[in-house]
Amino acid sequence: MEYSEKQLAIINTAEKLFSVTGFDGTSVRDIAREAGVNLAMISYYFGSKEKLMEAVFELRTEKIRLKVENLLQDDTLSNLDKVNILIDDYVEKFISQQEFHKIMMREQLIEKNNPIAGFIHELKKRNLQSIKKLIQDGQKTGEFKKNIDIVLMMITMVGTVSQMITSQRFYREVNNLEHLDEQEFRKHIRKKLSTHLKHLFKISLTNEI
Amino acid sequence: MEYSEKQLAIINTAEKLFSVTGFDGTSVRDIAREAGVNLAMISYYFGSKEKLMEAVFELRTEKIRLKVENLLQDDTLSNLDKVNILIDDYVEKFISQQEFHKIMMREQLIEKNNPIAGFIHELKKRNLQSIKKLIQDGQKTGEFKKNIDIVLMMITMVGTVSQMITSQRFYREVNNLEHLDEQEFRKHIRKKLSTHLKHLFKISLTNEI
DNA sequence: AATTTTTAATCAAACGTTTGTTTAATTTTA
DNA sequence: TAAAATTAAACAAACGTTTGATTAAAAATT
Repeated sequence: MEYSEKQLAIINTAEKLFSVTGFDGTSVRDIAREAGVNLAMISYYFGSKEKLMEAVFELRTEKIRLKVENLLQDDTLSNLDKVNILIDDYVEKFISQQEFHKIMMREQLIEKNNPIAGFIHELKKRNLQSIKKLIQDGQKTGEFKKNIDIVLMMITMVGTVSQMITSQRFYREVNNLEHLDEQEFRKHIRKKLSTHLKHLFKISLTNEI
Repeated sequence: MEYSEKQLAIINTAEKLFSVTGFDGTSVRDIAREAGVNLAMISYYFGSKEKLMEAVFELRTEKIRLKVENLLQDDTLSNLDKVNILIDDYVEKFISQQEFHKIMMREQLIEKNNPIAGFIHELKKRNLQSIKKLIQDGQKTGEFKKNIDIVLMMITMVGTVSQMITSQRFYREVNNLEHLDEQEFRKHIRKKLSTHLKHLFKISLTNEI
């Protein structure tokens, strides 16, 4: 799908407002005002508020698909290297796109079966398959130990990064990092999370410290 | 605060509906209908929808306060034992009160400064102080290594449990656990999470495996 | 090249619902 | 019988969406 400048303005504004005040907490009038377009243009372009949300999702997830497949086939890297690259990649995406990921977190809390929930479910499944393959490769070569609960490890990774985003203000306060600007702070937590998760994964996968 | 049976019905229903459809996604009419009370009773008893939410929070958090202080002073236990007990305690609370915790997760995603956000902030601070004390005790006795990022460990613990709740349907599906009823399944993930987190904490705190 | 027709974009206004809250009357309880 | 609880009805405000008129640009016809 190709979007005009004005359509993109609506999508970007919607993403921002949805992430701050939630889907139900954001009115189409809020979006129209902030995006500088007429109220009717939202229905005109996207059909409905719901469909606008879907447009946000499709736009933000379309670029995520690649990368992993190529990485899996690269035989110049050890499997632990690959795991580390995936962690870096995941943390980077999550932190730099945190507005969108806040929307994701909220949507996952809704239990009813909406198109978005299905979307996220598929995304998770695909990710799990890739990681599973990677871990199993490492187990065959003896790099990784047996009896690894991959799903639980994924939950720890996703959960840790999500929780950092959720409580970043708290983290900032207790670590006296208020002097950093937003960009520096994001860089800081990205580095912290990467190191922390790589360490956790290494000891969980390999028995080594 | 003491509540009548009818008031508790309202609070419990509100908790359930807020957790499933969110605060903005739940109307006071929904709550009244499901709780079997007249619409006006909500304003009559609680003043407003917002205040009803606060009542849910106060009721659900009033019992959490104790426990930790007593545990810290117990000198028949090693510090690692205490950490493990805290993990068990935390996981148990989170899983058995997951409706309420879903509300907590959602509220933390809202950036505006509401009374609830302040409430959660204080709760986190208190928890962190207790854990910090505990870890430092362990470091003095040589049980735990130096240079532990306690906040990051807390984020991993809270994040892992939160993420498990968020994606429990996914976890259930990929592990073929559909045959378990709700109670059995909760018990299952409680056990899984406890073991997993204790393992992560042990290796992160002690250098041992 | 000039004119007409068609399509797309934009807008203010209005639509019918639903929202949270309040009122005023009535019933129940102490 | 005074206070508390309960009710149906009403309130204004906000909601997502649609309408019909207007403008601008593009395409088709003469």
